Amino acid sequence: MSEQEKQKTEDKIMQAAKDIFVRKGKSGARMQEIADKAGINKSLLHYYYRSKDKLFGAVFQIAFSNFAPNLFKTIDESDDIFETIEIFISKYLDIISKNPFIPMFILNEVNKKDTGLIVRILKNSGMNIEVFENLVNKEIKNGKIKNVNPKNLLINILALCVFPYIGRPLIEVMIFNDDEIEYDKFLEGRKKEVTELIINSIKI
Amino acid sequence: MSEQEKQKTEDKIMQAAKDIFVRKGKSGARMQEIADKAGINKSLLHYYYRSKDKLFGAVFQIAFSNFAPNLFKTIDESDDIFETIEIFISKYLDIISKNPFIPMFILNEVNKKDTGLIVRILKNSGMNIEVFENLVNKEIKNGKIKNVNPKNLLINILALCVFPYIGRPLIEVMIFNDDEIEYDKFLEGRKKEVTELIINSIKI
DNA sequence: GTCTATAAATTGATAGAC
DNA sequence: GTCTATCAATTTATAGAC
Repeated sequence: MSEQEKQKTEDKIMQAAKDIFVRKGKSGARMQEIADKAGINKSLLHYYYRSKDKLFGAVFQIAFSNFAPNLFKTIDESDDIFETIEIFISKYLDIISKNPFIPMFILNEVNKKDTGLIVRILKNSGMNIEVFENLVNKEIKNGKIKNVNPKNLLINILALCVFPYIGRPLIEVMIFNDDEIEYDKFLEGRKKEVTELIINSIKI
Repeated sequence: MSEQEKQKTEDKIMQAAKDIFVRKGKSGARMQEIADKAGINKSLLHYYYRSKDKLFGAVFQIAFSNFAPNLFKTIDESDDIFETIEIFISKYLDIISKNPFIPMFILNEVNKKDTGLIVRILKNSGMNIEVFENLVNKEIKNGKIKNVNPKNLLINILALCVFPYIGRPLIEVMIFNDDEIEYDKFLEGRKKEVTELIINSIKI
């Protein structure tokens, strides 16, 4: 069998595994269900990945690396804090809206921390906060923004972006009367809402 | 056996079940582990609650009802929007900091929605958003605050309060260099931070 | 590489003695 | 009410044929 067709099978496995793991979590997922979704035999899963743990690790690795890194790359490109934040929020919300269930998946599994692997993945993510902190501190000294705490600022941004997605089933029922069309509209307006709120909180 | 001692056993079960379910989720939890933690036999679990599903339902019900309702009761007590928001944030953060793992537990299980029971619990929670929306709209008409969207405002508040707790393992590693003492300090300053940010976003 | 068959371990649930 | 013993079903993982 050609290298290309092998790649095909491995891709199908990864896609299926990601779907199932994201929806049901590591402990809720079943190898049989993943095999069915990939259209292959269950034994083949163990041929490619030796165990459920290994397969999960691969899925988590990919899911996380699509989220965390590259996010701060925009920061060196600009040295204007307002522009930086605007781009950051825009890019981050774009990623999330294209993968709305990944944040919940990551947060849930990280909170369980039943795999030593996960902490290792986090630390090797290459995400660098210092660039952001330095920029914020510089702009404070320059008198361009209020004297805000950079960590608080970053966490506020993340919170406002992520929460509407991880809390969707709850918020949709309790605040939007189960109206998902209305909720989609709400999500669309979110980029503007978050940007204005954050900018407004730092400008003098 | 006296009614009081029976209550004792049921309490031990509920406490143990809550601990395990919250840490491992419904699918990750094991009846054996719950029984061990409660210091009783596994069969006794089935005697009190007929199945794992039923036991989980009871735990979720209690966990959720400690969170959602009563939160909006402060709202009628005051008709000043600034005071209302301040009290709301303060009360909400107090509840969360005393039960830091419950939000993640609830959000995770609600996102899985593998029990029809959960949606029913949400709808019967008696949480009433309208009181809050009415107050906000009134204050807008009175010219006391900006023309903000009440739903957005409420979700912003919830996001800023909850996220530092559900994201803790991630944020602590990636932003606080694994320093949990520093993170606890950060959490302590959160009430002031959130209140100021929100108030600042609505005041004219 | 991919499949069938099956082992080996786990786990939710029940029967029945006390 | 509480326990011991055990069932029945599920589920991860492996052995071996093709």
